[in-house]
Amino acid sequence: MRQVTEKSDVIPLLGEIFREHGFAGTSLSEITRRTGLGKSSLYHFFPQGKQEMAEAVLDDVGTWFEVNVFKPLRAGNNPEICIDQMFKQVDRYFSSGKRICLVGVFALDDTRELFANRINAYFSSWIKALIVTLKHRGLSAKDARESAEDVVAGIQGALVLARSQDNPRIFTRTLKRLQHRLLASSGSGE
Amino acid sequence: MRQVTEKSDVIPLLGEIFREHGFAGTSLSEITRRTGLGKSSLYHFFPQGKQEMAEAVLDDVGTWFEVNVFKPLRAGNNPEICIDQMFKQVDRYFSSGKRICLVGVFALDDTRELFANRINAYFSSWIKALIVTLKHRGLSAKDARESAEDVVAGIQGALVLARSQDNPRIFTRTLKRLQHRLLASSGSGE
DNA sequence: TATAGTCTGTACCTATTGGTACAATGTGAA
DNA sequence: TTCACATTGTACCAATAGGTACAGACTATA
Repeated sequence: MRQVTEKSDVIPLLGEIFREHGFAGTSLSEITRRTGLGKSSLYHFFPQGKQEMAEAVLDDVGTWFEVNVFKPLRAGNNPEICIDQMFKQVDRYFSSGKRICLVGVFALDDTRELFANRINAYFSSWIKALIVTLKHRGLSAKDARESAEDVVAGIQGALVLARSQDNPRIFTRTLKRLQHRLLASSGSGE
Repeated sequence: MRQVTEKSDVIPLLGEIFREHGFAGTSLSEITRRTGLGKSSLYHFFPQGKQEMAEAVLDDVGTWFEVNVFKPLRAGNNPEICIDQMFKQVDRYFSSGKRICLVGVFALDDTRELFANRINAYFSSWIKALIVTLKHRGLSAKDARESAEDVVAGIQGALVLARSQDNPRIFTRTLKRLQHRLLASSGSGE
């Protein structure tokens, strides 16, 4: 039977699977089960197998953040609105703490070595984009970098913490705190 | 041949292996290779296999933090010294950002379900112990919890970030920043 | 030195792993 | 209708997974 599945439909599914099980913990049989695609179809779409599937997912995630988070941060002209939008999108993307960060999952164990460039780029793009906004707001280069790292690390840590306690609210209140702190650290404060 | 290896010698090795590969990514053959113990010895020490090995490691980590971090936080009478000691021990434990958090690794993917209690306890003990110190320093219950969560999340996030960029210094400067912020947020500030 | 208990090497097991071969079926454009 | 191409099902593969069985070799104690 012919499926009308497109490659672009499969990638989000793959994302959720890798999120749940990690890269090493995701088996092809799980993938076939969850996507409904047989191995032959999967290897038709992704000739390099599991590795290529994960790359496609990382690219997909990277594009989403580029469009919805990084670009607005760089291009916006009102820093406060940029920051507010960033936190709104982040809260949405991570389902208010019920979803975790695929890039973070891959970053921790030796999976990182397989996707080092993409993992590095994801976080550094985020930090750099946020730095643009913060400089635009009057922070020095050093302070902007510190704050940006602080926020991105805080978000990642909140995801770990929320999941460890099985309590998404830890995530949402951390987001609130981070945003508040960012808006408080204007040129006037320090 | 008889090895003079004790179970207590093996556990730290297991810890490093799980750290590198995650739970699912760690194979028994890798374990035998790295520990120098055959399967028979491993199953003698850990009759329940890989799961029991990971539990032993988590208990070992938990005990280390209990002794070197949590108890001092709860028992010390000078909050500033307690906090300073905590950051020193944390920096030491994570080798100034070159090592990652095993509990964090297990927390993210579905490995969490196998060790939910221990993972939950690790982070909640940490937060609770830090709350004790912060209250002792004059913070309200609410502020103490917020700050404690902020610090623990910040540390976890910094580990993710440092590893993603292959740059341990991100970790050390985040520690500095977190400590500075904690000492700044005395009863006077807010 | 006998013995009970601790440890280890060898061999083996079944299930699953990621991946391939290939024929067959569907599809859109000419 | 033909034909090129995209997609899929079935069958297969060697390698590895986690785990077990068991005999033998050590070692402490009495």
